[in-house]
Amino acid sequence: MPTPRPQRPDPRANPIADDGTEVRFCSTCAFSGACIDAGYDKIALRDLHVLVEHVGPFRAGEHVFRSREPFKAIYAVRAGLVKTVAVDPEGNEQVLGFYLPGEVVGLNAIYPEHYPCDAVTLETTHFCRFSFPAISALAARMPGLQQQLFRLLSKELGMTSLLAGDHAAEERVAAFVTDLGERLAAQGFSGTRLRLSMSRLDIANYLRLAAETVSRIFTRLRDQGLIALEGRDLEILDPSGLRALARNVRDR
Amino acid sequence: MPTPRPQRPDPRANPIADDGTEVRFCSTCAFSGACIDAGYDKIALRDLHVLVEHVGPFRAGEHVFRSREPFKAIYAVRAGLVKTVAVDPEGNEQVLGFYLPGEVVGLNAIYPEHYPCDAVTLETTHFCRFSFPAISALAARMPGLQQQLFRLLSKELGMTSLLAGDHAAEERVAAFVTDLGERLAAQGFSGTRLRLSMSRLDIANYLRLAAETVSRIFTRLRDQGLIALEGRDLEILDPSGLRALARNVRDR
DNA sequence: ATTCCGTATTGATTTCGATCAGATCGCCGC
DNA sequence: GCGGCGATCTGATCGAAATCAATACGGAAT
Repeated sequence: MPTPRPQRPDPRANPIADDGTEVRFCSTCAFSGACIDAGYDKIALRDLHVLVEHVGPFRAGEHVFRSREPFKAIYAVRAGLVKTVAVDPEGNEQVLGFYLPGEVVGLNAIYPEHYPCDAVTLETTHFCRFSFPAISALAARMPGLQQQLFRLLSKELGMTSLLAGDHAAEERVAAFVTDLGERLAAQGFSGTRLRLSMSRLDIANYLRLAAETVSRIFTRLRDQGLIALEGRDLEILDPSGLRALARNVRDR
Repeated sequence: MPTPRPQRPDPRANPIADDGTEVRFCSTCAFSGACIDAGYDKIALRDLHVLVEHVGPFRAGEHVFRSREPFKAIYAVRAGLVKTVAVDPEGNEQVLGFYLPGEVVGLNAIYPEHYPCDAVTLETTHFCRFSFPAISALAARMPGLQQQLFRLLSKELGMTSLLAGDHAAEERVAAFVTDLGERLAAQGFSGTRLRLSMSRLDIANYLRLAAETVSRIFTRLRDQGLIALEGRDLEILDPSGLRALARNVRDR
């Protein structure tokens, strides 16, 4: 039951005009599999496109949503980079994850019905926003979409176990870099030349290490010739060597 | 397209006759919310009951499924206790979680389409087995069931972040005990008197600690009067005191 | 009851990463 | 260019938990 929206305009909710074609746009989207794949009637397909709301750009450091806000929507990253951060009562921050283009933020809010963490952009970022009631209603009529939602949720479950193990600092960092490269490659970007838009502190926090440790390990990996790193620009020089270091953390 | 099943009978797949009424049974099930809640036509409800397959009992130490097996079904624990364990190429085991009655195992297999871990019973355990293709097909016709599946997935996402943080050993153990108590209470069991059917080694592995550390911390908690512990029988004497220790790990 | 063996507890020492401290770098505004 | 400030890197020390080691417990089989 849609309620009339308050007339306070959200400056970030500007639809983007020059997106290229619908199809081109969809191809970079987390739901491309569901909506491009053949076999859907035009009505369902249009319903999916209609419920998408383009939001952004967010500048680096802006909040997409905040902890304890009521859960309304999930956000697919179209371009940019986001982190999710949980803050405990003492104010300690905990980075839960980084989200690249084609990935979806907010799925962990479905069960508690409010966002359990903040989502903060780390560079200029655009999203597709999907009202969750709307997309789950549509999913009941589009089996492919329902399946895609199940897969997204399950995929994220698998991601968390990456972090879960007790691994040496070097393994964690190697796994982090390898994972980022693979995820970027999966979205059609270079898997070997990439920019770490998050700060060393964010990386360290995410990996449960001290920033100093991350720094030391990056230099060690560079000295071993596995990576080239200048500031936040990273090149993976020896992917299989890195993966060898990371192997205990990944693969399963 | 169902294939004729080989005639090797699975001794564990015995339906249990004396379950009490259907309703009584369902009330302890992870899908009770979906199938007891009013408003469903009898046909859909019966479909849900029909696709349930009671499996068990498994004795302590048996495998419900193994890593790399093709994903066929999810398992709701009806009675007993299960752990999931990932094994890396070097053979290092990693306990991913413990599952109590009313909880569901196997959801992390949806995306990769094969089980990414082993599921091992820790005491005599009964399950309801749901073919995933069947239950997701049914979910398209039963919005409440679809919602329940989304919630289960999302809930499990939240659980993993419990472990994710870098916390002192004492906080982790306190959080572990508190969490178990609360989950048991949520299923109608005592939240203060419980049996740790898993070994200290399993607990330690799950918490990313050494077994010796877990042991030491249990004695420390006992000396502080927070718990009573004899072997694997645990009583939480001071729930709020424990929760205070755990507070950095939980809540969000 | 006795033996056996896996599980659990307790103690001694080591180690990896955290913390503390200082130096450098890089970017932005003036 | 200059100054300022946050981010990053490097070095020195510390500490919590891992590891090593030995003992105690408890249930099952004989």
